[in-house]
Amino acid sequence: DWQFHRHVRARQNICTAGDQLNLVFIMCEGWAFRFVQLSDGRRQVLSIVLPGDVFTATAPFKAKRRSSVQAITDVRFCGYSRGRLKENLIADPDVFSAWTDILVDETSEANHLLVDLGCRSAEERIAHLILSLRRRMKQRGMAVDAFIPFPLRQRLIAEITGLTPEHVNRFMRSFREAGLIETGKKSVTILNRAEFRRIGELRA
Amino acid sequence: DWQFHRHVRARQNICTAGDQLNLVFIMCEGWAFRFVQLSDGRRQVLSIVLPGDVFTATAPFKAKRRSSVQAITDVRFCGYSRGRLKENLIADPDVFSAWTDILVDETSEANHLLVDLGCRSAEERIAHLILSLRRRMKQRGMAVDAFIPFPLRQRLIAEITGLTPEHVNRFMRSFREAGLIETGKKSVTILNRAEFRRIGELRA
DNA sequence: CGCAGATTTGACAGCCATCAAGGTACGTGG
DNA sequence: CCACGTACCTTGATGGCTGTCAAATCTGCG
Repeated sequence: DWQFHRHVRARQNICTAGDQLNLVFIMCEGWAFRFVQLSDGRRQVLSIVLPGDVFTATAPFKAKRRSSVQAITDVRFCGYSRGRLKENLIADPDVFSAWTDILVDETSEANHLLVDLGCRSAEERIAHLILSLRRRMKQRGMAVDAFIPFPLRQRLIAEITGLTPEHVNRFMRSFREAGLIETGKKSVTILNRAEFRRIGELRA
Repeated sequence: DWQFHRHVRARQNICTAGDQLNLVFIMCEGWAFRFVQLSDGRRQVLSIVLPGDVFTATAPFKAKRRSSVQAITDVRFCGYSRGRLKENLIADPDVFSAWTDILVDETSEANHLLVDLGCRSAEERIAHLILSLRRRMKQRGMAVDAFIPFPLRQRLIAEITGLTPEHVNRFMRSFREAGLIETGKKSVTILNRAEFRRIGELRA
């Protein structure tokens, strides 16, 4: 059939670089991340996939995946076949417009991350990551004010920001000790929003 | 009219972040770069635009530019209006497919750069930049073997790789002293391809 | 309980940034 | 043709941010 649901457990790959994939996915529940795996074991995380996000959006037009997607938590997502989506893209201007929006957003997020990695310090990158995830969750109605569900391991934060896990740890501690944030079981609470934003918010 | 040519001199902006822009451009002659300008004067270069490249490809669907484009050399490019392009995208499957290829390539290049900035050392980033520009020029029939037209200033290399101009200079020198490359007036020649690729080629 | 993985912490090293100074190339105007 | 200024390239000294290595503690889970 042209549409289906699937479950994947935490730490399992949803799709892998090198695969031929004719499916577009929408995350329904849970978090995942898209990444590139290098031969020496290092990884670069390209983006975090939140519920409501479309991923592998380019699959209808370039089946060969150049990045992998792995579940952070247990996830549930919906898959659409390539052929059906392409038909809809041509036939329905609304679908077409929605799909282009997705591609544009994806490149926009990638550009933000590029600025982070190229221009900003470790402290700024980490704070910015937390704030940008908060913003995205708020857009989806998932974040209530200061408290943020946050299932990312420090290793993953390191692989997004291009730092080492130890260094991420040091700054998370310094944020806590400065009274900027509080960390709980898979959650973060922003205590001093003004100051935290001063550090992490990108002023173009 | 829906199509036109334009000339811009070196160091002039072709378009600027914040602008509303309903045009898609194709570079006909010369080099340019797409970048984000931060308020403190730092810049992050997102991509280099070579002859034959389409840029501001997302303009038909999100007019507001989030990055600027500036000419490196004197350039000549062609502009297409938003409305006309959107019509063609819907009407002509070949145009549609070409356009999606462009978006896919653009995100792919952005991802490569993310891996560079997140995972790799200064030496590796600089070598990789030169090699990737060589590859792109060869695809366009512009690079003859080892000799590469190369109008990038060291400051620009620094702004792509997230380094300082001084540091770029040190590694360019070390490449020269190791007999890996030769630099001329706005050109680079790769003398020891095997070794240079060992440093700069990304082994996923 | 025992194990594997994650977090935390410290000591130390190294890569890269910063600052400073001088040299070089190129365009401009006299 | 030459003087001159600006931007770029080059080089050195120094410092700091971040990585590496190591070990202890904590956590979740079987």
